[in-house]
Amino acid sequence: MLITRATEYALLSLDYIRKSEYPIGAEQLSDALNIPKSFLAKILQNLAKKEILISKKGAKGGFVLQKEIKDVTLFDIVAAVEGRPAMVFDCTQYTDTCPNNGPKNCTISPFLVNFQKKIDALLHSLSLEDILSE
Amino acid sequence: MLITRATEYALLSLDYIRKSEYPIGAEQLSDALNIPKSFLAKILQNLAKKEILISKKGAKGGFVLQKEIKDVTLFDIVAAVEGRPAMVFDCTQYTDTCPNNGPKNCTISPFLVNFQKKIDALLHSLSLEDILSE
DNA sequence: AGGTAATTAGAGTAAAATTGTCTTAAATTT
DNA sequence: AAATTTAAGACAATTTTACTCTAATTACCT
Repeated sequence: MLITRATEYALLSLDYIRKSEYPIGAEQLSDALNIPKSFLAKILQNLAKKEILISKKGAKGGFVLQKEIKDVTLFDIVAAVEGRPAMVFDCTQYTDTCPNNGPKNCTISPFLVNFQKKIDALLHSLSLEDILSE
Repeated sequence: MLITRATEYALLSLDYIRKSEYPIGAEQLSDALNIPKSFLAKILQNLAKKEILISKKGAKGGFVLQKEIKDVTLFDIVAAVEGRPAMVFDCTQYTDTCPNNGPKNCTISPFLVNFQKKIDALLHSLSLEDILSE
């Protein structure tokens, strides 16, 4: 699975948030979208850290979009929420048990790199505006 | 991660097997590529079940390609090894906890479907021949 | 025909990633 | 000051991935 449930929640949240004039709290979002509150809070925090959302503390606080939806890419959303970009296959984390001792003499490395580039390009080319209807 | 270690092993194995005139046993492959033998055996079994490899039992047995490398697609390899095609995100397995109660009124479903189609097309368009050098 | 080299099948285990919870602290508004 | 809301971090549950083991079966080879 290229993306996780956290990213699904993020996208649904962003769609909800963008339709509101006022900040939306984590609890309100959790109720509206039926997403576990604490889990969702973590996701929103990550989006705020990566400058996709603005978070406002205190009463009447909540989350607001920091940019226009045409200026937020899927790539950035996934990277923010999952802590790293969407990966086809990350062999670098298996360096110790790699049959080829690294990508130098790996038969499939060129394919993997190429595939990854296509995914990256696609995610970079798509904005929130592109994927959200209306 | 779109694909798993099993698919990495499968691709490396297929590259090794295609270079041999004779059947390659699971143990020999395991030694040559430094892949856990029992795990590899399962992977080879799956490739055999899906008619990508021919398996020959008994002494001097092992695995041989069933088709020419130009006729084996990445799509089929991944599906065979992982038991299902490579998925961007499979929300169908979360039907009970879906915020939208299914894809009908899901905001991001069109994007997901579209993205998935691109992945499928890419994997269908690539053969073993395309990704293996020489 | 018998021995052996191999795959097949299936249950089971271990480790890692994902998903989710809880509690406490910090900030903001009223 | 009180109420509300995010922030942070540790922790627990669940699921997936990665891998193992044992026993059975099949087929080659002498």
